[in-house]
Amino acid sequence: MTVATLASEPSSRDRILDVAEGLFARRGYAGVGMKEVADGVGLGKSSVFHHFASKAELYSAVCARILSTIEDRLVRSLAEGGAPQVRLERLVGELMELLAAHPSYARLLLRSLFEDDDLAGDGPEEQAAQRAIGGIMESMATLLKEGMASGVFRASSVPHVLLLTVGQIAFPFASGEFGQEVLGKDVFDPAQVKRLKKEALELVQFGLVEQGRA
Amino acid sequence: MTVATLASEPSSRDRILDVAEGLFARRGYAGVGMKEVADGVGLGKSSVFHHFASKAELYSAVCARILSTIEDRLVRSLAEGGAPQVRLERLVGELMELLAAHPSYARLLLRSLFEDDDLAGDGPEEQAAQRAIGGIMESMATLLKEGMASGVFRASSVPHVLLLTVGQIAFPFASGEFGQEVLGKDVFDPAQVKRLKKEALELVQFGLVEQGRA
DNA sequence: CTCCCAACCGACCGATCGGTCGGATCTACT
DNA sequence: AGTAGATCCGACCGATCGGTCGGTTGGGAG
Repeated sequence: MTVATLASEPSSRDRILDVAEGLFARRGYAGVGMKEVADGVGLGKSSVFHHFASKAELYSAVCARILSTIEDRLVRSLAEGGAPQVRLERLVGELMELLAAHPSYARLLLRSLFEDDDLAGDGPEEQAAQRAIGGIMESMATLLKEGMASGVFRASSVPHVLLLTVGQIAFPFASGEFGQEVLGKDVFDPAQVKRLKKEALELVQFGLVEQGRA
Repeated sequence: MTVATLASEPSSRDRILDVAEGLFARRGYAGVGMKEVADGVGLGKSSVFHHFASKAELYSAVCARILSTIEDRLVRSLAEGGAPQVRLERLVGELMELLAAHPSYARLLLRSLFEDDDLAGDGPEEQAAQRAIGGIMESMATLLKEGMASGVFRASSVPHVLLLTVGQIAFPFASGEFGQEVLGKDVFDPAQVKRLKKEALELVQFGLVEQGRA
């Protein structure tokens, strides 16, 4: 175990995670070679295997780190309290800001959902990741249920709305060149992020049609 | 050139496309080997290379076939006419039904957007795919603009809303096991599709909050 | 000084990758 | 019968894959 790593330059392990995160996001699990990761960090391939026993373990560690970051931010946001609508808007806003601040996040996470084997392993990292994702979905579901119970949200199927909304929030930041083409500007440009947030919040509040009620 | 393929069993080329579509959707471009495709069809690897010059060309052909199918359905839907709100609802409904009827579509297309090199080639298939995707986005953007101009849709930024909405519609059908876990049932089960459609349409109409207007 | 151990490396392993090549088989047309 | 073209195959190619192994550093503890 390393002594403390006192706020100075990051350890090799962290630098490996950083490089792997970017590569996995851009090319997917199968598209990245351990040699590539090692070169990106400036180490030999066997040195990477010294820190992570296998490619799958490295991938799990990358996912787990992202998911725990998101979960932290999310529970902190929800803990601030307020009416359901306030909490929802804060949550959506902060989630989008987080995804915008880390361009790898949305892409990597959506990609990981698409792997059919998923995080099928049973290592501690996989378990941590599963727990984090469970916590994230659970707390969002609870918020929606509360809002519906108190009548401030339309009555609807929580799981279905959850699935739809997750896609709405995460997709733009994972869409890469496609998103850039649609917007005409970089999706991660602060002005675009701000606009995306505004439109998403209004979509949640009003929908697309002027003056609700059929 | 084959004579006619008169509605009987599909040609080897089509069977290769079918198998490759499923595999690329489940494991991504880099995660699929040509041997795997060949085995799935029941051919030798070199026979697959007889029909498609390279793996990249096969991938492009798969994408192009899907995109042209979607574009066809979409322009036919829009051509039926009606008020903007009617056209929008019909479009969203048909799009979701199409994605639901072909479980590979959403996953493969979202995955293809995540590849950083995208469909960078300049073969005829790539061009057809690019044209199809352009047509799809263009026609949806036009519909939104018309609705806003006539006041039935809230005034908002068309490109941003487009990006958000595409994610909302496509993600559930790409989310695989994750979606199944959230819903508790298979995403492609007809009852779930119906519910997903209903919730998506209501989200578009009313948003999440009861009785619009802040 | 010695011993230890984490960190690191180059060389190597069997397997698989995308792709090529020469030839076999079949059908259709002359 | 002869031939052209489409389809298919087994064997093979160099490169790269994830992963292993033996060994070399270098700093901290005894």
